[in-house]
This record gives sequence, C-alpha cells and structure tokens, in this order.
Amino acid sequence: MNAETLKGHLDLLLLAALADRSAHGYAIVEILRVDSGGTFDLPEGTIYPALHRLEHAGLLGSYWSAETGRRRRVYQLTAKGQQALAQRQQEWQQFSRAVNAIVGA
Amino acid sequence: MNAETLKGHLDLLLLAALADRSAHGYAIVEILRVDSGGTFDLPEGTIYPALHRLEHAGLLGSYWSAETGRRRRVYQLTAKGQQALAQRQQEWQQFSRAVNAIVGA
DNA sequence: TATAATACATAGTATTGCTAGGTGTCAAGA
DNA sequence: TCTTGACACCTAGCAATACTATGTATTATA
Repeated sequence: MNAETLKGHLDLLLLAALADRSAHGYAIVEILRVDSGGTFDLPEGTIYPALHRLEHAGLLGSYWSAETGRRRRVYQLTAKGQQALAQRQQEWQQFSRAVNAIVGA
Repeated sequence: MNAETLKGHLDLLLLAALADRSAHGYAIVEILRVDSGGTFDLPEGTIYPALHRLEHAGLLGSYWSAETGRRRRVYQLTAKGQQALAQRQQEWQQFSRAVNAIVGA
C-alpha cells in the first residue's frame, strides 16, 4: 500500500472507527488493522497527530482514562464529528463511484 | 471534493484514462470530467506536472502533434505503464474494499 | 475586435502521512 | 532480577503531491 494512497481519507477512517464506540489511539490502530483485514496498519506517528488534529477541529472529544496504571486518552465523536462523518461518507461514495467509472470503463 | 482526497490516486486515473486510447493533456481533463460525471474537474496545474512525472517514470510516452496549428503533446501508455496500471487497479480494489469495511461496518 | 475556449508550462504553497526518536507502564520468560 | 516485548503516548522533521497563480500562444466566436 502506497504511502500517499491514504492521504485525504484518514479522517474518514478515524471518524468511522469511532462511530459506534469510543476508543483510545492504540486501540484505534488495532481496530483499523483488524477490520480492514490487515490493509491498514498505521504507524503511531500517523495516528496521534491525526487524532489531535480532529480534536482541535472539534470533531472529537477526549478524556484521560486511568483504569489501569497505563494512561490512555480515550476519544469519542462530538456532534460536529458525527455530521462530519456523514459528509465524509457521502464524499467517499461519490469519490469511489467516480474512480470506478474511470477505471472500470 | 476536498483537495487531498485525490492524492495518491491521480496516477491511477491518468493511466486508466489512457488505457484504451492516447490523448493530450487538455483532452484527458475532459475525459476525466465527463466519465466521472463531473466529480473530477482537474486544474491544469494538476494534470501537466503529473503527466510529466509519469513520463519521467517511464509509464507514459509522448509526442508532439501538429495536426492543427495548435500544439498538443499526446500521451500514451508504455508497456511499463500498462503493468503499473494493472497494479494500481489491484491496489485500488484493495484500498476501496478496506475503506468500505471500515465505513460500512 | 475582443472574448472565450483550447493547450501548454512552471514556481511556489499547503496539507498530510510517515520516519525516527523519545518517555513510561506492565507482563512474561530467562 | 533482568531483559524483552507489548502496550500507550508524544513530537520534530521529512517527503510527496495536488493546487493556486501566473504566463504564453493559437483558434473560434460574438
């Protein structure tokens, strides 16, 4: 998988991963890897700045969890994040259809 | 359509557009716009550097056409470009399936 | 005759995911 | 006990790429 392929679609993946559950960064990496059948195996240097960016944009909220001694920052969708997810999903559908129209012609 | 969405997928589109015909840059823009139903409306500052890059990489060949008084650089797939197209198509299928697995979960 | 469409080109910009390196906790095995 | 690996977070700097803005020139159209 090329490094540039993901560009512009990572936000969609993160928002979608948090659509029906809250999770911390390391767990999100696991979710994306498993649910994608191993296609997405994101390095931490990708995931953490992206989560910060989304939180800064108001699409995610977070809190520190200290259930175990290990600190975890747990992220969840905000209302704005849910709207953004819906929009990104539509954009993905449109993009995907358009690419298939070119490639599958 | 977000500016970043296309990143990493433009090469696939260009190679696919040239899969069954040769065309010059301006015409490729038209092909992509029409075949995508208007989704892809690429500015010239996107298309020309990309074509140069692909030619430099050996995936495209080109020649100047002067049928009309207007100069046109006509591009066509090389053998290497055809192989690259096949690979990019597979990568797209995999990527697309993986995203749908996350989003449509 | 002026405007728009056709057709090419490139310098500079902004965004973004990745590499590489760092800190610290916890469990398991030597 | 010590070491290794998994877990869990963070950031600075890098590389790649599509876009903006701008320029040149030809042809068709109003």
